[in-house]
Amino acid sequence: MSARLRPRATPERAARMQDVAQAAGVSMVTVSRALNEPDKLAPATLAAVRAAIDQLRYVHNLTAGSLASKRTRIVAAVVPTIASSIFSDTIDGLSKVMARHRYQLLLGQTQYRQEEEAQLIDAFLGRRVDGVVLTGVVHARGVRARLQRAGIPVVETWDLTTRPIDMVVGFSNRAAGEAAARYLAGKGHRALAFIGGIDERSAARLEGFRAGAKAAGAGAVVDEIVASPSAVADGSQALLRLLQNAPSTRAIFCTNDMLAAGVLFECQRQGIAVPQRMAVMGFADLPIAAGIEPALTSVQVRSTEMGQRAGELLMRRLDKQPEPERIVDLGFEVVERASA
Amino acid sequence: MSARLRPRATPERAARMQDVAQAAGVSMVTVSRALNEPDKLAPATLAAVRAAIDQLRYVHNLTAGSLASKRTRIVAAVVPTIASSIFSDTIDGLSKVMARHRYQLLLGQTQYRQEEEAQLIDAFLGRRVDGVVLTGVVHARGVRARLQRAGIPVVETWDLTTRPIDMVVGFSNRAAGEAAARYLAGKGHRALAFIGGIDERSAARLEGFRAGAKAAGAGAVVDEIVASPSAVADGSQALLRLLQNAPSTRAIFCTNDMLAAGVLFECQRQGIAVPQRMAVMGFADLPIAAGIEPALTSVQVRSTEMGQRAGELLMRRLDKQPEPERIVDLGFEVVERASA
DNA sequence: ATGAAAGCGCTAACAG
DNA sequence: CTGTTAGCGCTTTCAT
Repeated sequence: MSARLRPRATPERAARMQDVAQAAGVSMVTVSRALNEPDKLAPATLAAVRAAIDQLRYVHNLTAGSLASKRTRIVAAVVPTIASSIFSDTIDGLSKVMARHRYQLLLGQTQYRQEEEAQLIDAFLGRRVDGVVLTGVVHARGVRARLQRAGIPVVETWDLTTRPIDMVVGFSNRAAGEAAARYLAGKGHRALAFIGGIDERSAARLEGFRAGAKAAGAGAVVDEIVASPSAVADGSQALLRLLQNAPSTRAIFCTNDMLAAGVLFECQRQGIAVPQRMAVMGFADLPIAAGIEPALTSVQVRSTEMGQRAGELLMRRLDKQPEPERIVDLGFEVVERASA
Repeated sequence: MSARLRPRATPERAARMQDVAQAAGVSMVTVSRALNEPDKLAPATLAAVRAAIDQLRYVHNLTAGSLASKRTRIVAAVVPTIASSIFSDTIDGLSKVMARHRYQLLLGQTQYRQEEEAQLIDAFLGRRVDGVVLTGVVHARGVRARLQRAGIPVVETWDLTTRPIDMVVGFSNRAAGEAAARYLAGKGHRALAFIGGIDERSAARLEGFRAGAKAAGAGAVVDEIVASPSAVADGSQALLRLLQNAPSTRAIFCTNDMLAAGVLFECQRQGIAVPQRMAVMGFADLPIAAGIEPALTSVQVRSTEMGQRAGELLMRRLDKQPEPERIVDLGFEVVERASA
């Protein structure tokens, strides 16, 4: 009845690799090779396969491929929030390196919660990602062990440790905070304040800032902790609180340039002269730091490069190239501008 | 020799579902159900399976699951660049909705190039993603057909069209540009300028801006196109060029608040009074718009909500709930502040 | 509420 | 340069 010479099983069933092989007059392996290692085929064979693929509108099924090959060509990245240019720059750098190597990026946000991070990582491991990029070096218990057991490359970022899960690329937040304090103290300021976030990296900067202030003989450091360390509005509000709680403050180190921008704007509204009556220093050296009026003194940290380097470390391991270094210190640099 | 009562096949071979089933004294199907639909199991059975999973440190292999079930629980999103808070806010909203539904996010950047977009989409379709979120409504040829053939839900964002690939959630960039022109003209300005980017959405805003200017009887619109529409520095430079090429300009509409911020900073440096000598208007209403001095008049567009709505449309379709609407107009709103 | 059988669509290893 | 064989680890029916 519906028997034909070329039986079309179901009308419009999506083409599989076997269909392509048949149409091109080759075996499935050859089609697989045309897709994965085209260089290893005779030009004519390759052309025939490609023609069949186009004609049948074949879409290579990477899910099946991943199951068979045990490689997904997916890397997972976990950040506290993507809605902060600090982390989105890192993801940008990572993503570009991965794209060059034909890897795809699975992205997760923790909202600064360790428990979220742990769950995301479990889900990603279930997905059999080929590598993982994390933010920070402090994680929920069990995370380190599960990642190591998975046997895949892992890069921690945005901080440094002598004992990474696998690899780490970043800079010392503590040292950066210390440098900020020394810089401000070096400008003659003694009444220092810190505006920061709730995360471990901000805490490390505060710790360093306190140590630096002490070493430089400055006074005790007042701190204000905000919920959204990359929100301009939170900077403005934190300044207002600071003016209440510690009116003698003469210099402020903010854990993020956006926060510092909020402080600058509020100073302008309050008629507080910067840097004369109040020195303001930011962190990260986002583009806005150089653009704002007065230009913002900041601690530069190369967010984009951090992502790139993380990607390169991962790719090198995945391509089974010689073992890359496990600890990459990108450093930081105090960039002096008008605000402090 | 190495024969034991509980033969451990290969030393340390990762546990598979079959191992868990055996340890728990049930069949594989039951383990699968414990993982995917725990409610359908007797509590005691579930507990036994979970104990076995913990004991064996079993990690569910979603790659194999996806192949068998033909569902990946992955959604792909494609943005021009993630390093612009405009798009990262949208991804943030999307990501949060997806996380609630236990979907994962595969992310790609096009760098504003259609050809990149087409390649990313092909790669994502190969990965058998369950849904796709795109930026804009203009795509390389063939993209529409391939997405429709894939038979998965697709949401286009950041613009509007009467003929979406599948669904669209956004606002009219043309109408937004027009509204900006009317607003500035309404303030008595006749010499208008536009600073924008190379993408279609910015072009639509310019088109609307021109039409609005004409309708309101303002003069011809001068335009400056920059490469990085979210860079503060590009705004500053564009202003300098504008002052050269069209010194009579009295009002500027920028396609992005970061660009507008750059213009404001440069005005301050040049001693140009805003809004008295130059009115400046931004786009997107990023947090910086309200914080900056003078506060920036902008067109608000709800980037985060765009991502959320896109996610909800997708999830509703994937959960086989009643068909959602295909066209969602989120609108926009001119927010009047000090700068214009 | 649980199980048996039958694939999902592809790649690895080896052979020629 | 190309092909054969044998899975990869899970979920789906359809039973019971």
